[in-house]
Formats: sequence, structure tokens, C-alpha cells
Amino acid sequence: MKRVSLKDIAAKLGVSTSAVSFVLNGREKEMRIGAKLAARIRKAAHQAGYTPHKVAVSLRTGKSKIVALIVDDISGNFFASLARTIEKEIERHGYRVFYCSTGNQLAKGEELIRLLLQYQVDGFLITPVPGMESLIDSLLQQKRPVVLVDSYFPGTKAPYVLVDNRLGISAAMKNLVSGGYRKIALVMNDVKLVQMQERLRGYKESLSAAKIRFRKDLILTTAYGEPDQVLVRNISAFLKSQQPQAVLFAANYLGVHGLESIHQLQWEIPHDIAVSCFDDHELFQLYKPAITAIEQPVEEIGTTAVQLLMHEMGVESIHGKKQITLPPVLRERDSV
Amino acid sequence: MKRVSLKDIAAKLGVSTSAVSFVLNGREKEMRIGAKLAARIRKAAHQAGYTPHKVAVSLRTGKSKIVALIVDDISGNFFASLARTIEKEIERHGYRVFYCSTGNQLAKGEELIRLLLQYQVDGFLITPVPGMESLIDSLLQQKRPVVLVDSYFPGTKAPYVLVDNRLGISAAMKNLVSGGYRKIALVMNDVKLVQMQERLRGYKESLSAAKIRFRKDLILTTAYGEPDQVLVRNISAFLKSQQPQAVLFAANYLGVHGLESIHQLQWEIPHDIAVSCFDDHELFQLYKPAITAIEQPVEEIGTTAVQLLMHEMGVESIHGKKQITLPPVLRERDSV
DNA sequence: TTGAAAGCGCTAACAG
DNA sequence: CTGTTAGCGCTTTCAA
Repeated sequence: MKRVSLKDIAAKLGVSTSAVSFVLNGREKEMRIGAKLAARIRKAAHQAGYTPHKVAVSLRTGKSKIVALIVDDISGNFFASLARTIEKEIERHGYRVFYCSTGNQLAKGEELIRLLLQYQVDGFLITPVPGMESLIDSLLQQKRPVVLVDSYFPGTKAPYVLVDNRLGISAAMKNLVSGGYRKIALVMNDVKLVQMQERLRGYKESLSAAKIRFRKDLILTTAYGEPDQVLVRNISAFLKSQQPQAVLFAANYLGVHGLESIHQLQWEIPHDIAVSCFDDHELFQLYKPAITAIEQPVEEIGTTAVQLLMHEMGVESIHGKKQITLPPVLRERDSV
Repeated sequence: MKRVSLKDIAAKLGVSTSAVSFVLNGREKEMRIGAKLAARIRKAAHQAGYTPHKVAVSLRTGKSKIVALIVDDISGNFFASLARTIEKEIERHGYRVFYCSTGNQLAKGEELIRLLLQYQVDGFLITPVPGMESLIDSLLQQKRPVVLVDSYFPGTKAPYVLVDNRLGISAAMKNLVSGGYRKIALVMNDVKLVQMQERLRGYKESLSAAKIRFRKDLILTTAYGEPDQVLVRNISAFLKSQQPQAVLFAANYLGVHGLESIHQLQWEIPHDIAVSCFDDHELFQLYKPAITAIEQPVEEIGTTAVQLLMHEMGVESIHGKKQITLPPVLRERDSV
């Protein structure tokens, strides 16, 4: 039982393939094909169970109706929710999503993009990592539709959408300060991404707004990618030596491991130390006590990213800014 | 700046496209093309930055070097780890993975498979859900390479790989029984999948092995997909009315929510109730007390699945059984 | 040893 | 109003 092709059904009806093609693409007016012929074609196609051969269409048109979502870690928490809303949103526009992860390796990112280009993907949704800058620029130069998600490069021309990192940290800090905490530590990582810088900036600004002196030794910068064990140990040592009244984790994986550190130190939350974290995590609601966190508006990020991309691909035009930051939500719980 | 095509480089060298094609595919011997010509061709292709047009190749050969991984929930925990190992393993064989989720809707699964077939994917890795049976059978009939992961249909001809569910539950039960618990409740769900049945069977067998009478009222069967709130409430009510000495959760999401129920009841683990769970979760290590769980050998499942699929695709031949169950690992922690 | 040529299935310019 | 035809870029058979 072979596939039925356009040609097959054209032959059966004794009409030309082009007639069939146009009708089936709903463009019969352009060819001014008679209504009864159109009906016959549609009926025959349906009866034969015809479905277009996407690969052939793609080869012919240079389009694939596929967009790629490239993240650095497909098993991450943020990705999981993002993927879902993006998929749903993209489907509404008749596209499909191809998920890819670079596993935090730049080389793999390049390779991946080359490959995706070979597969004729129509657009890219990318959560950029350091060093990807030139790659993305070259995509831009080739006029490929690209939208950056969750981060961006300063000065980039690419549209992007991400949470307002500074605002998020400010909200968390305000919450801490109004709780009476003044010796507030920050645990961040050394990833050279805008969002980390913004979070640090938010921290500093909040301190000065609260007239608290900034102390460099209250900041721990961990190496990204170091083994969990080491991370936990480092955070423990840091907290032990600094004895802060409160600690703000600048990423959810830092918070998750930080909790472990605090547990090892046998400190009670919030009695011995208050805890707050940027980016929420399933665990934080369930933890005893529940951990206060800043939640990213993942859904909104997803839908906005798709909208921007559709605009870039000329599918749907939107007005207004193409570089967007969205407000986060402070989830006050029991750890402060 | 246009793509360079095979033809371009053939034209530049004044040779035929077929010569170029054969050389670039490393099949020059078959055509017995001269070594110096081959070298020239390779050099020119490299200089021109030639990369084959995958879509054209796919159209011509009917192959795409893409394998689809279809799961019901892409944001699930199990998927995350599975995806990573599968991706790594598949790449070793020169293939790519296309991740897809059906969102637990059968209709979407069908649609998805049709689509993937249109894109010429070469093989399928599927975590089956009830009702998918006929879909998978039809794939099998079309001689499409398919490997089932994490579940299977009784009597299916398709190769599959999954954890030994019965063994896992037995290990957990033995652990519980040897801890002196005799009134052991089981919280499961109503999904009509082999693995749930196997878990139930493991539970019953373990009871009789320990000479404990099976009591139907010690089993709670929750509706899959009911809202979290409801689930938590149901588990609370169940535990409260049955007052078991220990509870075994048959899936990790049940465990996670069960923990919440226990917390609401203000019961102390393991003092008031011992807890064990099938399928580990990040949370269980961090929870206080840490929760004993049966860990699935996800990596092994992934690599085995890929191996089986490669065999099905005729890429690599393996011997031995094609329907495989792998032993789980009991992670003893503090909740028993 | 090499090259010409026939398509894979579809679209779209062009000619009736 | 409708049909012919020329490819998209590549593989592979067949002839030279």
C-alpha cells in the first residue's frame, strides 16, 4: 500500500497536477478553477486519503513549517514549562516545534543550528548562552527569524523576551528588608549572562535604597557547572563564615542546593536564616517551611516569544517593542 | 550568498554531479573514481563550504536520519532524564532526535505520528499510553521501526524496554516488611497500563510472601489527571480512615502529593507512618526526612532503547531478547 | 573509470 | 478558466 501522491489523484481525475495542487492549497481562485472541478478534486483527494509529502513541499518551497526551540538544558525546570506553552502557542499558528538542547556546549550549538538550517526550519527560539553571540548575529544577517528567550546580548538587534530580573530581585529584597533583615547575603553564579548581572544590580540597588552598606563578602559567586556536592559544600562554608540573617539565591538550582547546605548546618528556616530565591521551583512550595520565591511568568514569556517570532517570520504583524521584559511575581511563603 | 550545491561544485570542477555525490559519500570505490579526482572533489567541496541539503537527500532516499521520541508529557521528570541519555546515545549513531509530546491525548498522538511519517522520520521511540495500541500496530505493520519505552501492551510484537515494576515493588515491600510494618497501604492510579498492574501484582505477591492478609481497603486507586488539590485531599482522607503503618506510593507524583497529605494530617514520618515510593524524585532526597524510593535505571533504559531501535532500523544488529525489563534500585533513606 | 539522465513529490511561472 | 513544464538538490541506474 503505497502513498498516494498529487500526481496519482491528478491522473485518476484526468486533470493536471497543478490544478490539484492549487485546489488543495485553497488557492483555486488564483487559478480560477471551476467550483465543481474543485469539489471533485477535494473529494478524490479525501477518498484516496491523500496527505501532502512535507519533505517534497519543503524542498520546493524552502519552508518547513517548523521552528526550533534551542535551550541549553532540556531537562531543566524552566524549559519544561516553557516548552509546553510554546508548543501550544505555535500549533495555533500551524507550525511545529523541534526541541533541541546544546547541553551548554557552544560547539554543539553551532552544529545544531547548521543542521537545523539544513532541515529548513523557518525560525529560531533560542535561550542564548555566552559565546553564542556571533552565531546569532550570523543568523540575523542571513535574515533568519530569531527570537531570544530568557536572556539576550547587550546591544543585540534580535527581538527578545525575558523576565525583568532587576525588578524581581528588588521585590525579593524589599520583602526581606521589610521583614527586618539587614545582613542579606546573595548567592549567584559566574555565568556571563545579562540576567545574572541584572540580578546583581538589583541586589546592589536595593541595598542602597534601604540604606544598607554593600559588603562584597556577603556575595558568593559559584562556578556554574561544578558538581552538586561541591556547590553544597561551598554554600555551607560561605553561610557559616558570614552568618547572614537572610540569603537570597539568584537561581533556583542554587536555592535547591542551598537548602541542602542550610540543612547540613542544622539551621532553622526562618529562625536562624531567612531564605528567598529567584525563580520558583516545585520543591519550594512543598518544602517545610515553604520557601519564598520570585516566579517567572513562564506562560507569558512563551506566548510573547511565539508572537514575536511569528512577526519575524512575517506570519502575523505586531506593533510595539520587540524587546520585552515581563514583570515577575513574588510568591511570599514561610521562609522569610 | 547562496548555498553551494552539489551541482555547483561539479560545475566548477567540470565533472559530473554523480562523481561528486559518490566521492562525498565515501563510495568512490563503488564507482572506481580516481584517487586524485576524489581528492580534488573533496578539497573543492571543503573550500566551498559545501553541506548537503538534507531535505533533498531525504526526498530522494526516503530517509531522514531522524528518530522521534514520543512521550505523553514532555515536562515530566522521567522524560527529562530519559531525553538526555537518549539524545546522547542516538547522536553516537549519527541520528538526531525529534522530541514530541502527546499531552496525554490520543488524538494528538495519531496526528503526531502521521506528521512524523510525513517528515520521513526513520524510527520511533514511544512511551505508550492506553489506546495507542492500534496506532502502534499499524506502525508495525508498515514495517516502521518502533521501540516501546516505559510500558508496553501485553502480547505486542514490538520490542520494548522498561523497569521491572514487580521487582521494584517487591524490593520496597521487603524493605517495609523487614522494618516491621505489616499494615501497608498502596496508593496507585487508574491508568490502564501494564506497569501499574505489575506494581499492584508485586504488592499482592509481597504480601502473601510475608504472610500478610491482603485487604482491599488498604488500596487507594486515584483517578489519573485529577487536580492536585483533589488528589491531596483524597490521599489524606484515605490515610486518615485506614491509619496504615506504612504507605507505598506507586508513582512519584503520587508520592510528592502524598507527602503533602501527610503533612496536612500532621503525621510525623517515619514515626506515625513510614513512606516509600516507586520512582525516585529530586524532592525525595531533599525532603526531611529523606524519602525511601525505588529508582528506575533511566540511563540504562535510554541506552537499551536506542540499541533496540538501531537494531530495528538495521543499523546495528544485536542478539538476544528484544523485550527487556531492567532491575530497579532501592534507595533506602530515612522514611522507613 | 566516468558522465548523463531519470526521477523523489510538489509548486508556480507561463502558455494556452 | 486549465494544463504544461521546469525545476528544488540529491542519488543511482545505466550507458559510454
